[in-house]
Amino acid sequence: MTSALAAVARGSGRRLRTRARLIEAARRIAATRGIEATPISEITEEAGVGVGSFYNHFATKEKLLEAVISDTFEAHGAALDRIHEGKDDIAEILAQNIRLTVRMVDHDPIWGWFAVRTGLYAPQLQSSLGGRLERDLRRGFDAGRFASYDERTTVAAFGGALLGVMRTKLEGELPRDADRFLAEELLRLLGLSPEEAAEIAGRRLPPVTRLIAEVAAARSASVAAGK
Amino acid sequence: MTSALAAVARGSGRRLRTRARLIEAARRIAATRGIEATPISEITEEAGVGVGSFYNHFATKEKLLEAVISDTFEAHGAALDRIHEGKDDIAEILAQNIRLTVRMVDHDPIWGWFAVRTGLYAPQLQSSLGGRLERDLRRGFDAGRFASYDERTTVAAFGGALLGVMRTKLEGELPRDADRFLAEELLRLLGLSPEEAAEIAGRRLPPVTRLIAEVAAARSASVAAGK
DNA sequence: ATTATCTATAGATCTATAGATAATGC
DNA sequence: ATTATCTATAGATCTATAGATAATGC
Repeated sequence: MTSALAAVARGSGRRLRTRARLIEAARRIAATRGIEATPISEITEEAGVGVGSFYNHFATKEKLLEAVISDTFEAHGAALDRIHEGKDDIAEILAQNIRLTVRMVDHDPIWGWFAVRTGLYAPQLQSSLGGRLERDLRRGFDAGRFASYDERTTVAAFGGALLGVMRTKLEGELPRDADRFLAEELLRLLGLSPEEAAEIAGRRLPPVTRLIAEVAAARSASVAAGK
Repeated sequence: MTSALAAVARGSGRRLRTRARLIEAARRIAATRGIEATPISEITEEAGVGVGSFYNHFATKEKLLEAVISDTFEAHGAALDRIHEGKDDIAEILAQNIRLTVRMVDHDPIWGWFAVRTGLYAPQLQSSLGGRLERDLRRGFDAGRFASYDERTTVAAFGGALLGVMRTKLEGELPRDADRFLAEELLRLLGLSPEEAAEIAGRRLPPVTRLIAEVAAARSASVAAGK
């Protein structure tokens, strides 16, 4: 027991790699066909491992899906936090998080479809991304930056709007700068004047490649932490 | 062929009732467990019909799901239209549609969960509810009521925000008047001043029972039309 | 007479495991 | 020596249909 955990913590190659492959394969499948109706054998085939290996890591398909969800959204949230370390204009931080997340969809459609398909009913979203959003909104409100609002309604509306735009973007039906429009609209929603909303939403954005790099870093950090 | 259609148009009892039962059962299951991983035999059991009957109506589970989706959203959209016949303040119409749809969730959680689970990736949503929303937004814009915006981005954001709030409401984590908050926020998003947004979102709302009645009417109308 | 439903089931999957084989770390 | 993976498969489901029974409409 202790030794097994120690082995994982040390980062023992093979076991973790198989697990990571299963998670990756599951994400691809969940993003496209949907995971519920897909047999375990297809997941393991997509992952390039034997069927039996599945059960060395997950008791059921549902457990695997849970793992994919945490893996995906925890890393994303942590990466966004890192990008804004040190900054303090909360309206700008919020706008850029929205924009980067929408743009991520173009760089990694698999990630995007996965987020869209699981986003609305994954309870894990509440704790990871939802929790961060709530924190940011409160910061802006406390700073007198945002109009008075009902906190939980606003979090829900923001999250949903983001997913809705991501989805439509994935279908190629939105302009290149949909991310900027959305950020502008959501800042107006929070009570900023049209002029200020447009200015903040139009500010220079860190490159999405930066986000991708931070996501990768966050993910390997969480693996090293024994998760 | 012609005679079969005629029989349907005449509203021949049994066949239509079985079909309606299958759709109802599928909606309940899709709302709770999810339909993909549920065997057909469980759907027919929930519907109280024999397994073989399923294939008299639908070739696959996916076809059934499609039918449930159109049935649900077409009727809802038509009902909202009827409720506002004759009115012409587009901002008020929009606000009330949002509010009624959010409130519907309390009166019919099965309907709500179904909408939340299928809403984001059902292409049928685009054509029925999405199309109506687009029409209303354009009306408001043409009337000079709304700020300039990117049409498709706004439709996507609105739809998503609505679903996000419905979902959180279903989990019992939102205040009773979340519908009003959301309508107010979305009117601000469209460029209305905070004062005007609050006033319009606070106007007296037709009772949800009216919506429910109109949905029932729309549904039987579409059955009579041979759909 | 015609059309729909029901029960029972053949054949096709799918899940989960046992036992053999390969890789890892001391 | 220990731990993980792989292949093969038993047993449990699930789908889709055939054939018998019941309901409907002329």
